[in-house]
This record gives sequence, C-alpha cells and structure tokens, in this order.
Amino acid sequence: MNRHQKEKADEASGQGRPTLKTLAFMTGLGVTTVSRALKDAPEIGAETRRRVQLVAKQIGYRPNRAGVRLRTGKTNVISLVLNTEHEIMSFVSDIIYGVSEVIADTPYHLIVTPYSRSQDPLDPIRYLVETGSADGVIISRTQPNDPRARYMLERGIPFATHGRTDMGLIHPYHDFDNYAFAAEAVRHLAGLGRRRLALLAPPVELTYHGHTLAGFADALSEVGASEIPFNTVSIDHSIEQIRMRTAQLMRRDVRPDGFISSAAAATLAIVAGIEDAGLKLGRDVDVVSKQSSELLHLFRSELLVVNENFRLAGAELARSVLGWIGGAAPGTLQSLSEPGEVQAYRRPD
Amino acid sequence: MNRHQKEKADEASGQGRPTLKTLAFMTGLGVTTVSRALKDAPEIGAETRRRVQLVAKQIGYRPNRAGVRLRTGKTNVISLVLNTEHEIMSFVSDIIYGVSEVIADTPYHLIVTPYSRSQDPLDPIRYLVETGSADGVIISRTQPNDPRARYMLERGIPFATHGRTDMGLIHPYHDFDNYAFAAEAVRHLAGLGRRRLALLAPPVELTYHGHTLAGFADALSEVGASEIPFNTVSIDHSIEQIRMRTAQLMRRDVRPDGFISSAAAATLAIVAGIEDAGLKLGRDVDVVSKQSSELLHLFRSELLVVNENFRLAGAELARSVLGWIGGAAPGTLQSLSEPGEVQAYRRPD
DNA sequence: GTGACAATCTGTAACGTTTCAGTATATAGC
DNA sequence: GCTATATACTGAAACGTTACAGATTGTCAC
Repeated sequence: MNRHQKEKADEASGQGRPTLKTLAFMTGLGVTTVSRALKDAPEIGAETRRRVQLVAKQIGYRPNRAGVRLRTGKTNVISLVLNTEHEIMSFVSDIIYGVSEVIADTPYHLIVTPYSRSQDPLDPIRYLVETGSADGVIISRTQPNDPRARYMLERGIPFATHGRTDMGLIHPYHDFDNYAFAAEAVRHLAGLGRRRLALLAPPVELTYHGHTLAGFADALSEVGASEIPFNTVSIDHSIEQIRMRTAQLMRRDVRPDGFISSAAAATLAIVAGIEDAGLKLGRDVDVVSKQSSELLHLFRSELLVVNENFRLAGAELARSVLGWIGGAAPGTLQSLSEPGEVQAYRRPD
Repeated sequence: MNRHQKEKADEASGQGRPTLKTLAFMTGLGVTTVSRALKDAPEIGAETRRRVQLVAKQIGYRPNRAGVRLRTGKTNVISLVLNTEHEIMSFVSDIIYGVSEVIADTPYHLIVTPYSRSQDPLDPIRYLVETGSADGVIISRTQPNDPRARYMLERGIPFATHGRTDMGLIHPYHDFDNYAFAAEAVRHLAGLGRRRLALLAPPVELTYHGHTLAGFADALSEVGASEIPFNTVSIDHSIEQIRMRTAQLMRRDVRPDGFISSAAAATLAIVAGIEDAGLKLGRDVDVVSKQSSELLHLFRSELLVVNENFRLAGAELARSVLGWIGGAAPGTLQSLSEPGEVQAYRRPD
C-alpha cells in the first residue's frame, strides 16, 4: 500500500456516513467506477457491478442528496403548493398521503410550499422555479387561464394540476368529473320529484366552477327542472355566510326543493340554513353533496352524497409529475375521476 | 483585465442564477469576501459589506441550498413526521399551516415524512437522522416512553413533540392541556346535573391518554360523579365501531348521562350511537367534545365543545424546533395550551 | 508481431458554498 | 526607520457527486 492509498484508507474508514469514496476504498475501485456501477452503466463489468452493489447494500450506502443536487441540479423534490386559507381540510391531508404513497419507494421527498391570500399565487411558483427547489410541482385551485401553469410550461418545469385549465395548452392534470357529478345530482333529485334546484358552486375563478355549472345546466334541461339561482355565495365563503344566505333563500316564496353542494363543510352550513328557516331535510328539500370522507351521513342521515377521493387524486397527481420528469409526454398524463352513484344512507343493522 | 479575470467575467456573466462568483465579479472582490460580507462577518469593512449586500439584493442573489448543505451539512429543512392512518385530518392541514407561518421568513423548507401502520414509527426518524435530511423534526402521537424522542435525543438532533413524554428526559414540546380539558368537561356536565359520565379517550399508548384519564378521574371525585367505563374503544377506532359500542352502552340499564369525547370525528359517531339507542342529545345525555374547527355545533346544536387550535400548535412546535436549532436550551422550549371554556351553542340572530 | 478495437476501469474537474491559512496594506509604538 | 499589530481582503481546499477525457488491458485480424 503506497502513501496515496494509505491516505484514502484513512479518509474512507472514518465512521461517518459511507460515501462513494468509502465504497471505492472497500472495493478497491475508483469512485467513478463505483458511481457508474451503482447506476448500472453499461461499461462496467457484470461482476464488478454486482460486487459494488452488494457492498453498497451491506454498509447501507445512500447517495448524498446535496452532492447529487449540486452536481446535477436534480433535487429529488416534489413540491405541493397550497393555499393556506381556502384549501379544503381533508384535501390537504388526503392529498399529502396520496402523494406520499406514490413517492414512497422513490428517492423523492415532498415539500409543502404554502401561500396566503395576500400573495400572488404565482409567488411560490416563481420562488420554486427561480431557486430550482423542486423537480416537479403540484398545484391546486386551478383556473381556466392559469398563470402558474403557463409560467411553468414556459420554463419547462414538470408539474401537474389538480383540476384542468382551458388555455389550449397541454399539461398533466388530475380532475374529478364535476360535470358528471352535478348532472348526476340533478338527475337524482329529479328522480325524487325535486323540480327547483339550487347549486352551491365552487368559486367562479376556478375551472371546475364552469364544469359544475355546465353539468348542472345540461341536466336541468334534460330532466325539465329549473334553477333557483344561488350564486351570491360559493363553497369558499364562510360557514356563517352560507348558512345565512341559505336561510334567506329558503324563506322566499319560490324556494328550492333541492340543493347540490360542491363541498362537505358547506353542506353543513346549507343544512343549518334550511333548518334555520324551519324546513326539514328529506321532506321539504333534498341535498346532494360531495364529500371526501364518509361523515355526512352521520350529520343528517337524509343527506345524499357522492364521494370524491382526494387520496387517489394525490396519488394520480404524483404519478403524473413523476411521469413527466421521467420523460413521458404531458398529454398522456391526464386523468379524470368519475363520480360514483349518488348514495342515500343505509342504516347499519 | 488579464486572462484570469477575463475567464471569471465570462463565467460570471452567464445568465444563470447568480452565485457568489457572480457577486464577486460584479463587486470586484473575492468570493470569500463576498461570502463573509453577506453574513455580516466582523473582518469585512463597513462600506464593502453594504456594497455587497446592495448588489446581492439588486440582482436577487439567493444562496444555493445544495452548496450550503454540502459544505456545512445544514439542510435548512424541518421535517414533519406523520402517521398516514391515524392522524386527525384537520390536524394535518392546520399544523402544516402553523409550521409554514413560522418558517415563512426563514430559509427553512417543510418536508412531510409519512409512515404507515405497518412500519416501525422509528423508521422514518432513523431515515431522517441517518441521511441527515433535516435540521429539525416534529413528531406527533407522542408516547410516555417514546423511542423516537429517545433516539433523537441520543443523536443530538433537534426536535419537538406534539404532546409530552414521561421518561425523565427534557425536550421541547407543545401540548394541549388535556387534563384540564377532561376536568372542565366533567365539571360542566356535573353543573348540568349529569352524574354518570363516560369518556371516549385517546388510544392508551399516547401520553395524553393518561392526562385525559387523570383529569377525568380527579374531577369525577371532586364533583362526586361516577364513571361509566367506556374503554373498549378509543378515538382511533373506526366511526362504525365507536357508533356501535356507544349504542350498546346506551341500551344498558346503567347508562351514562354524559359523554366526554377527545375528538370531533369520534363525537359524530357517539351522537349517532346515542340516537341509534333511541335517546336524545341534551335531554337524555349531554356530550362535551374537543373540536379543532367550529363545525360540531352545526352537527347538533346541543353539543358542548372545547376548541383545540392545531394551527397554534404547529406554530409553537416550529418555534420550538427553530429555537433548539438556534441554540436555546430545550427546557425553555416547552409550552402547554390551556383549553378555553366549555361552549354551548348560541344561535346566531 | 503489429495495429485496431472493444471492454473496463480511472483521475480530474466542476457544481456553490464555507473555512483555513494566509497576504497586503495601513497604523502605531518606540 | 524599523518592527509589531490590526484591518481588510484573498486563494485554495473541501463537502459528495457526475461527466469528460483518458488509460490500461486483452483479443483478434492479418
């Protein structure tokens, strides 16, 4: 062992985390060879490859993220960008778990990048892109003409949107079919003999507001029911506001006998408003609501529900972003989740 | 300009992200000087310091995280470790926002590290520590003798726990005073004339199970009420299980006339169980429940609630971890949040 | 036996940062 | 006018990784 090798030995045998240098020393190879052996490069002998990988596994070698990131620019990070005021609560937790599930056996980490009402929604995106903090981004509250999607498309950074855009640009997305939801809800209410329907829609600026309205309108004319306008509030409004507006509406002469609600929390407010007006759910009015966890039937057993699975959405979004990062065509990474049937509550035995 | 400087210029004027080298070229200083000027090192002249900082701000210099991390080992990352099965939904979203709020104007990023039922809760912690992926860790579902806290304490990695431990070891935590909650709930129910109380407690393995039980027991003897045992389920059980057990309990001869519930979702199940047994809330039985968002009163207006603010918890936990990272003594980074009064619902005008 | 070529392996440089060990200049002491 | 010392700055090395440009073999054609 010459002086040079001795030095290497001294360095590599340190009890810190193993690095390529450690592996190189242990196997008697150069760091370059080790590096390539670990990533199955073609110019490495089969036996050497196996030997390196065995030793690496034995001593629990894990590539240093900072080293890789500095050298290659690859962060192995997916960022989930969330609005801290308007995001649906169960959405946040479920989508995180969905994403986690998918990236669990990849080297990716999930970072959460929040922004608040006061900020331009583009701010966090700009930050991520400018600082190169993530390989891929997931955004929600998608708009028909979404500056964030446009911005990332321009910079060529992989992303996926929860909800669709409508800019004639192609990018990965996952969406719930809110057109189908609203249409099914209308049909179900019509089937119960309801004729005057009100819709508590998503906020106008989001794409699925349009989808929801379209499904609502199309099905209304299909079944020959009519709309009672209820567009002074959206599911983004406070519980109190929705409750108050609902109560007001229900005290009018011409009041709805059916409600469709795009969010579970808002449904609580609608029901409260209905009861404030002295009316009874299931008798005077029926309500169809989306929900993401099976809790509404406990609230009022008369409620009619359609489930939206955010965990699945998170998983799909993660798959889409990873797919894009992996080189797949953005157009092939789009998915739409069909709503199940409208469910009435069945009392357990 | 000599050849050497020319090279520098060429490199530094590249339109990529500005680095120290860019700043060094622009200011005519060495990278070392620039680096030190930016962190207010003492041996830099006052004017130079100002000049460098001005230029840095002008061109929007941001230190490269990978560079810093590789050189110093500092990740500027806080990891929030979450159980993907048992975490309360609102807890996840609120705590994330609370943490975000605090780290917003720091260089820290928040990464979410999930683990599932099948795993040893120590796994994600080991991963974080071994790979040096975070400067600080936040864990929840804290146990009296918590191997995760012990492990991190041994390795000297800063962390904070949501909930306390009971191992005679000192570390930062934030906790809700569940002893006070249970005691107050008992007193309130006693004040309503309720005499036979049942408690739906947190799962036994968590520290606050003990706190809750102690508060419950102490207040019971204080007010001279008695306990109806209800320990076949905890708030970790499924809605269906809790509902069924509640209904069973309420059909017994000796049944509770008061319930205390440690979680809002579980309360929905308790109420359903009560009603399954043909009894009425507010008449036959009163229920005091914790909640983290103001929704329970919409569910049944007779419900009595105590609010627990998870966003605040997230903020406190983040402050604690950052404090520890910043060198503060762990013992000074502990906080306890006192429950407010038990609230009955007041109908809005 | 020579040249060509493939198959394996290797050293060096670079990513951007901080730290170490200086260097150069000015100021002060005497 | 000399040294000592403080002040302000600097180059080189290192963190762990990958890419580039070789280097060393052995094999084969002829």
